[in-house]
Amino acid sequence: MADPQARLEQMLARLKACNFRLTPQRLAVVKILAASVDHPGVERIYDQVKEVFPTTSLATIYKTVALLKELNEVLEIRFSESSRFDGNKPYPHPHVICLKCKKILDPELAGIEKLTQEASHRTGFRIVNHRLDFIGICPECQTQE
Amino acid sequence: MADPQARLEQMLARLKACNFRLTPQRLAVVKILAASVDHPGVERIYDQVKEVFPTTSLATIYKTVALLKELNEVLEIRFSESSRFDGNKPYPHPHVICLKCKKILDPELAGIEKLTQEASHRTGFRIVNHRLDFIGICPECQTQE
DNA sequence: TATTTATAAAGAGTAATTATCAATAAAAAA
DNA sequence: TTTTTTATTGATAATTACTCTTTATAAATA
Repeated sequence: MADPQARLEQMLARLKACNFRLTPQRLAVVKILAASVDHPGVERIYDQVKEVFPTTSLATIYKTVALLKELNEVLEIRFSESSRFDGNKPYPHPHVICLKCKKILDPELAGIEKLTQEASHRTGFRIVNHRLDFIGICPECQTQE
Repeated sequence: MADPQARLEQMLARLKACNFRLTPQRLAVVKILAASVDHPGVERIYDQVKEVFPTTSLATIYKTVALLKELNEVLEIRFSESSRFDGNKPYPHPHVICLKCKKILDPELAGIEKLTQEASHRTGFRIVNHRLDFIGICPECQTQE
């Protein structure tokens, strides 16, 4: 995991460099994402922000997250049902996702660069991004079966 | 690519074996999926079926595709915007997706089994599925930039 | 033929997300 | 500091992909 403090400063610096205003609501969202290891969804972020700023609108969360994604400071992991976000490692990396509890982990895996090159070579595509998800059952949920 | 005729027969056999009726609408959908190399979405399938059976409902396409997925005869590739389907290779395999024209290709890549084992080993997950998409620009769209 | 059962069509309903816009507040200018 | 400018917020409406419900229809079976 990247250092949350460093991530926070990096994200704030990026916002400032692009002349986006730092509002209290924005700061709250950025803080949550910089320290996120559990890939929260908008609803989770919303709940946390509302503890500090109760009048915050869900639309503000959506807009802030979209802005940070635009600035390449968060990674969006889209599912058909909803999205989850990673502000701590805002670049493509493999995920392991539990079907039951929806937990998402970031395993350290080698060899994806090689696969990417192979895909590019075989298809002629210029590859700019990738997504690698393993879907299964986590150890905790396995014991509850 | 698997032989479309063989895939068609396999899919029809599976429907019959499970005592599902072979209606004209269903047959039309199955035919399209068995021969699909371009990973069509529901809307595309719908348009093609309507050419033969103009009164067909979109819900029928959704239901037929869901049924075939249930029987493991099609692979659903979910995107947040919509789903695409593969009735020709109905098992997990890597995709290369063009950002511009939304074309989807199936490159032959080795080494995914090894990655899966590594992910399982590192996290303790029981992996039952995976998804590997490379996103980029296809050769045709590269020339139009 | 009568009856049961699976399936189709139509359209209302759902949930996540996006768009709209008046009100507000942060930054810039005076 | 005060004023002005303009980005941002918050409430809500609109959108969109998809699902559910109901009713109608057609096939299988007795």
